[in-house]
This record gives sequence, structure tokens and C-alpha cells, in this order.
Amino acid sequence: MKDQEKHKGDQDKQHGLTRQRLLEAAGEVFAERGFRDAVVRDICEKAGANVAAINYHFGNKQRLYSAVLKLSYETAMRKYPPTLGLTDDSTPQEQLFAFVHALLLRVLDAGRPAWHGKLVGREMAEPTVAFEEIARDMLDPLFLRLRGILAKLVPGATEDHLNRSCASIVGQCMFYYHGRAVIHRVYPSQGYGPADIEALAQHVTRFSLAGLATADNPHKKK
Amino acid sequence: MKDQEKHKGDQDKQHGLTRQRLLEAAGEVFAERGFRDAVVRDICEKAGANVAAINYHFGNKQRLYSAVLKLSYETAMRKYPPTLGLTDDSTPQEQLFAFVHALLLRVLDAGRPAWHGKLVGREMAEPTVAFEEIARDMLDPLFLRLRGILAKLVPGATEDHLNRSCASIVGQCMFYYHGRAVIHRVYPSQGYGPADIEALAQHVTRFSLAGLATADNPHKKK
Amino acid sequence: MKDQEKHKGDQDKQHGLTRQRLLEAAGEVFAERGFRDAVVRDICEKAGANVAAINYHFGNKQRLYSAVLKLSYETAMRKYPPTLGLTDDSTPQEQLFAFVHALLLRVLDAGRPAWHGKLVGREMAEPTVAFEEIARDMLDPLFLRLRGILAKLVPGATEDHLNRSCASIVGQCMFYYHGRAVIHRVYPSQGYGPADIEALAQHVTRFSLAGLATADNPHKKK
Amino acid sequence: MKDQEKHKGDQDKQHGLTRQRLLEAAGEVFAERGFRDAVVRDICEKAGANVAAINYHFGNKQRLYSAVLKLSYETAMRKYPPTLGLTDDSTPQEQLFAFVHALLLRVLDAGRPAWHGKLVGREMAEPTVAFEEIARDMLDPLFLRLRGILAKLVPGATEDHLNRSCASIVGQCMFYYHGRAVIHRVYPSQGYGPADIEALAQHVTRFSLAGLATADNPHKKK
DNA sequence: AATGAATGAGCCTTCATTCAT
DNA sequence: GATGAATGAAGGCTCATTCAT
Repeated sequence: MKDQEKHKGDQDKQHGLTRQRLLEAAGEVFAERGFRDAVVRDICEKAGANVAAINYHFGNKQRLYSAVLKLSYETAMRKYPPTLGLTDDSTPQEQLFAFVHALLLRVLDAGRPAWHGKLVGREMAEPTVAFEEIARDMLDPLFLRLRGILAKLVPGATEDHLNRSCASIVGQCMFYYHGRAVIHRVYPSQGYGPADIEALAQHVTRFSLAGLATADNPHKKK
Repeated sequence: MKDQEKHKGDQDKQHGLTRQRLLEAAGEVFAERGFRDAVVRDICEKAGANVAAINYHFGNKQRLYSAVLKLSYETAMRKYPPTLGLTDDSTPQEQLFAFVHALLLRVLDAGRPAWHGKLVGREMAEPTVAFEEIARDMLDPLFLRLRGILAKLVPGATEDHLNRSCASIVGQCMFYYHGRAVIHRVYPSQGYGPADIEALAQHVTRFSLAGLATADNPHKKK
Repeated sequence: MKDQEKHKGDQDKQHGLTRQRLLEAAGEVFAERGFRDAVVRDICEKAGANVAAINYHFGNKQRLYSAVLKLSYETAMRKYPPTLGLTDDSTPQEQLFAFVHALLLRVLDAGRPAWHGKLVGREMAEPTVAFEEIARDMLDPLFLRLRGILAKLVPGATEDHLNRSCASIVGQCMFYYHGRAVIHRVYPSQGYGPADIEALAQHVTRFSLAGLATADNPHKKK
Repeated sequence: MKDQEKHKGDQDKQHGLTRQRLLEAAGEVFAERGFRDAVVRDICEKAGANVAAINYHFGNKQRLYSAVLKLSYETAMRKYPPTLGLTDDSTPQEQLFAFVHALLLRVLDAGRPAWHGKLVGREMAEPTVAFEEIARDMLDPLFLRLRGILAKLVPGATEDHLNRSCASIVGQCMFYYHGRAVIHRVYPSQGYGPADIEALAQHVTRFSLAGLATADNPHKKK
């Protein structure tokens, strides 16, 4: 018992374990309740730390949130990179599937750091002051990448068509987060295991590939 | 009976002005900040009423919110019914366009009761206790209607394909609310006037009609 | 239906029925919750009147309370006068029994205007600004009367002995109000029907008659 | 174990000063105004603490009240135990006097923690949710003890006679709290110093001993 | 004689933050 | 490196009272 205590103390001192536990607990709570509705006391309790720990380690609630968000997207991009399973000579179709699949995996992930995609989903729907950073570092590159894939798929497409198609594709994916309550209601049998997510990715990819082909550029318009 | 109605109507107009102003102010604030972050004092100030007015007219903040939500969807559905511009002999394609167009109009409406679509968008992404009611009265019927249109468009489709396609279509539309921050960032030139919204509806409809045709039913799968 | 309405309206106008109903409802609520914790809205609702009715008929809550208290003691003294059942040639013992019996009846009365004794009990334990009046008009005369009876029963008693005996007797009776919660707890079988109350009066009278005889005046002490 | 206790004790003295001051201020205010009418801001001000201190140390007003009540009866029972001045071979008469004397001392104590008896008096006359606890821990044992003494004094008495006599004795004592306003009015010369209280205890004891002897058991009745 | 609408003061509670150790 | 104690600002709600009719 004495040893345990000492060991614990050492770890705390050596590795800043409290800081880590704080980040993890905060991720969970922020993902579940959002920035404003998350209560620092809850986070600290869940992390087994004192109320003052947040201010000690991160300055304030806002900076803790930013740290969580940053860690979140790094982890998620490492776990589910948008190039998931691709080789250098993959076709644009395969690239689109990989992109969609990775996005859905990030958003629907039920694994341990399950909150990564949810935090970003929240930021999109209700941006905080941290939005600028997350957008610059994560969202802009992702959209650029998607735009690149689409440009290869529909060579002569207008800017508008590409942009709207980006929105259509990302919108389909994100709806599994933003519309989860409705989907659960009208489509309760939908599962979210790996196979289910892959099937959803298949659907979105096939649906979108067909949609992309129908360019709504001015000169094609009736 | 007629007298009673008249009396009530008169009262609403004569004395219930505060009530009306409260509903309007609350709609605006709730749409902007969400239920929890909206401050009753702000709402009352904006409505030119006393804090106690909310308690007097609605009981409490929660019930005011429910009233706003109900008024909101009634107004929006009256202004932009999902059958907008349809005749009895409209084709399913036209019906789909009307559905999508009306949904986008509700979501993107910048007119006077501009908050209608936003409140529903919020409820979807972060349901409050009022969600059950709004879902029962508004969302369920809408999804059923969309399902009916899709069933006519893809006669032999599986349940899964129909459900996922519903999600794909609604997801594309709602993303113009839930993803507004990102869209504004990566696609800043996108306008939201009547013509712009119609063009978006054209895009989503055409995109989806093509997507629908590629049924991912088991027997067609690879 | 039309007639009923008209009739009702006429009554209100002719007899000030609202005022009466207000007094009755207020008596009930004040007795149950006390002055501060009684809510004017509850009283008005119970009386079938508007919130403003109290201020219209009585000026404010305080004056309504005073009116209730005054009506209360008049009614109670008329229903249960301290001379209850006495003739001119009754013995002091009979007078004491009548006094005690009437006091218990007023305090424990479960009949229609059941709140008379309770209001006075409350005033004793937690006086409001109305105490002065109720004391002057009701309590002082009652104590004087009791003192007179005791003086006849213990001719040579000191002032102190008389005063303390008054307190002992009234205290025994009032405890059935002020101590009702404890009594109900440690003595749950105690009933409060007419026969029960008479038995209690018998007990208190006999108990006190014996107690009175043991004058604790200095010259008799040890 | 000793270390733990000491540490806790030290903390209480070092940091828990606010907590202590809060308890003391709350006792005073609750005794004076009752639970509902006591204002937390007043308590905190009187304790030199912030409004949030109550929430921090006790959770809410209700729990603060319970803590005060508990501390109150512990202190009072330690200061004036119902066995005050008794030896093992005391007679039942002496035990009754001790009981009455201690009860009056608790109720009339004007010393530092003067609010102890008053809080219990309030709870009896107008129970809050804390009544159950105070009754179980304090009132039930006291009544049992008194019953035991009376049983020795009147060996053949019926249950009813014992119960009613308990009520008569406690009622006489408590009236010096519940009836303080009237007593002060009709008997203004009554003092409340130690000697006065002892004299009152003498009176109540002698009065009751005589009363007890006149058992109103059925077979003796009429 | 009576009322529906509206008010303002006041209360309890929550919460992120800071202080002293 | 970390914490228990304490704070101040703010929020939702209640309630007696008043206003206009």
C-alpha cells in the first residue's frame, strides 16, 4: 500500500499523469456536453484531480478545450488518416472511398478515444473561439484534399460544381453525427460496427460518384 | 362560439402583445445561442418586457422554448410546405425537387422569422426535452414523405437503400446549416438569395437522383 | 347557462361573495402554511377569484390576514365560548373544565372553520404584526378569566403560583397544537373526535386541579 | 488513526473556520426566523463569508439547516443532559425534576448557543424535512425516558394516562417557548435567569407530580 | 365590483476562477 | 506539482403588488 502510494506519486511527478487524465476526461465530457455545458468540476472528478488542477495545468477552461481539440484531431488523423488503406497508384474512386470511410470512422468511432470526431462535429455546428485553429489545421486541408479527388473524377467540372459536391459528400457523412437523434428515431436498426460503417461508406461513395457525374454546370443545364 | 373566439383573438391582439414580442425575441435568441446558453434576461430585454413576464406567460424558460419551437415549425411549414409549387400530377422528380427546395428554404431563410430552420437544426444536433415533440410532429412526417417519394423513384430498392438515401438527401441539405461555418470558410462566394437557394436545390436534386439510381441492394452489390 | 352566469354575477355584486370566499380560502391557507409561506395566488385560486382581488378587497396580504384573524376569533369564540355549557351557579371546577374543554375544541376542531384555533396558535408561536390586536382582544381576556377561576380554586395562592399555573394549564392544551407532530409520532393512536377531545379535557382538568393544590409559594416550600 | 484524527481536527480549526462561523450564524438566523424565512445572504454576511460558501461547505440551504439542527441538539444535550445532577440512586421524583429542569434549560437558555432549544421548538410546531431525523435521534428517546420515569411514579397507570401525562409535562415546559409572546404579555415580571428557571422547574415538577397521582384510568373514572 | 396583464425586488443556486499553502 | 478553501458574477425562478381597463 505504501509502495503503491509512492509509485503513484512518482508517476504524477515524472510524467504529469494528472495532465493526461485531465485531457482524457475533458475530451469525454466536452464531446458529450459541448464546451459551455461541460462543467469543470465534473471533468476534474472524472480525472481524479482537484478543481484547481485545470487552471494549474492549462490556465483555464478555454485553453483546456483547445488542448483537447488539438490532441483530438492529431489522434484521429493518426488513427484514421484520409488515405486509409491506399497505395500510390490508387484510383480516384478508391481515394474517394478511403476519404469517406475515414471520415465516417472518425465521426462514428465508438472506441476508446471515441470523442475525436464528435468534438469536430460540434465545432462545425457551433464554433467556439477554437474554431479558427481547428479549421486551419484540419478542415481546410481535408476539403482541399477532397476537392483534388473530385477534380480528378470530374475533369471539366466548374468550381461551383466541385464545391457543392464537396458539401454534398461531407454533408452526407456528417449527418450521421449531426442527425444522429433523428436517424436513431426513423432508422433505429442502423448499427455502427466496423462492417456497418463500411457499408455506409460504400453507400455514400457510390451515391456520390453517380451524383458527381451529373455536373450542373451552366452549359449543361437544360 | 364565434364570440368566444373573437374575444380571445382580440385579447391576443390587445393585451398579448408582450407574449408575441416574447416569442419573437426568444426565437431569435434561442436560434442564436441555443437553449442553455440563452439568457432569459436578454430575451425579456429584447422583448421590452420584465423578467417575470416569461413566468407569467409561459411558466418557465423550458416552456417558452417549447412554445417557440412549436410556433417556429408551424410558421415554417406554412411558409415553405414540402409540396411547394406542386400540382397533383407532379412527377416524383418534381416532388423531390420541391421537397429539397422547401427544406433548404426553411434552413437558409434569412427573412423575418429567420430562426425557424435553425431551431430545428439545433434540436437535431443537440436535442433538448422538446425533441420528442418536434420529432413526432414534424420530423417523422417529413421523413415518411421523403421515403414515399424515393420509393416511387426507385421501385425495387431495399429498405436499407431507401433509408440511407433519405439520410444522404437530408444530410446534404442540413449541412448548409450544420456546416455553415466551414462552408463559409472554404466556399465564401456562396450566396443565399432565392436564386442561390434554388440553384443549390437543383444541385442536390440532380446529385441525388443520380445517386439513387445506383441502388446498393445486395443483389446488385459487386 | 346564460341564467347561471347572470345569477352568479348578481350574487357577486349584491353580497360581495368574492370577499367572503377570499376570507374563507385565506383562513384555510394561512392556518396550514402560516402568513409568510401562504401564497396569495393559491388563496385566490382556491377562492375562485383573481390575483388582484385581494388587493382590491383588503388592500394587501397583511390586511387580509388581519381580517381573517379577527373573523377567526369571533367565530371561534361564538362556537366554543369559554363558558361552554356553564350555568350561573357552576363550581370553579366546572368552570375550569369548561375553559379547558373549549380551548381544546378550538385548537383541535376539525370541522368547517377548522382553522380558527390554529391561527391563534401560530400567532402565539410566531407573532406577526397582527399579534398585538389578537392579544388585546382575545388572549388577555382569556388569561384574565382563567386567573379568576384559579384564584377561586386556590384562595391563598401567590401571584406567581397563579401565573405559573395559568401557563401550565394553557401549555398543556396548546401542546396538542404546537406539539402535534411529536404527539402524532409517539402517540399515534390518539384520536381527535368529540369524545377524544372531551377525554383530553378531563385529563387536563383533573391533572391541573391536583397540581394547583400544591401551591409552591415561599412559605409552603419544603 | 490518531494521525488522521489530528489532521482532520487541525484542518477544521485552520481552514474550516468559515464552516464554523457559518454554522453559528445559521443557527442564530434559523432560530430567529425559521427555515423558509431565513435568507442565505444574511447568514453568509453574518458569518463574514461569501454566498457560495454555503454551497461549498453544505451543498445547499437545506443541508446547512440539517447540519445546524444536528449540531444544535448534540450541543444542547451535552450541555444540559436530561440526567443533569442525578446519581445512580436518585428517586423517580428527582429524575423527573432533572428531566424538566434540563428541558427548560435547553428551551430557555440565553447563553451562547442560545438557539438550540428554539430550533427544536420550531421543528415541533412546523416540521421541515429535517423533522424525521431530529425526532428519531432526539425526541423519541426523550419521550421514552420520560415515560420510563412516569411508569415508576405511577405503577398501575394505563398507557393513555402515561401518554397524556407525558404530553402534559412536556407541554408545560415547551409553552415557555411556544407561548413566550403571551407569557411576556400577561406575566412580564417573569425572569429567565438560572434561579428563575429552577423555580419554574420546581413548579412544573410539583404540579405534575400531583397531577400524575390522579390517574384517570377507567376504573377510577367518575 | 372586478380582472388579466405586467412589474420589480428578492432569493437560491451554479460555476469558473483564484488564493494560500 | 498540486490542492482544499473561498469567491464573485450571473442565472432562473417566485411572489406580492400595481396598472389599465
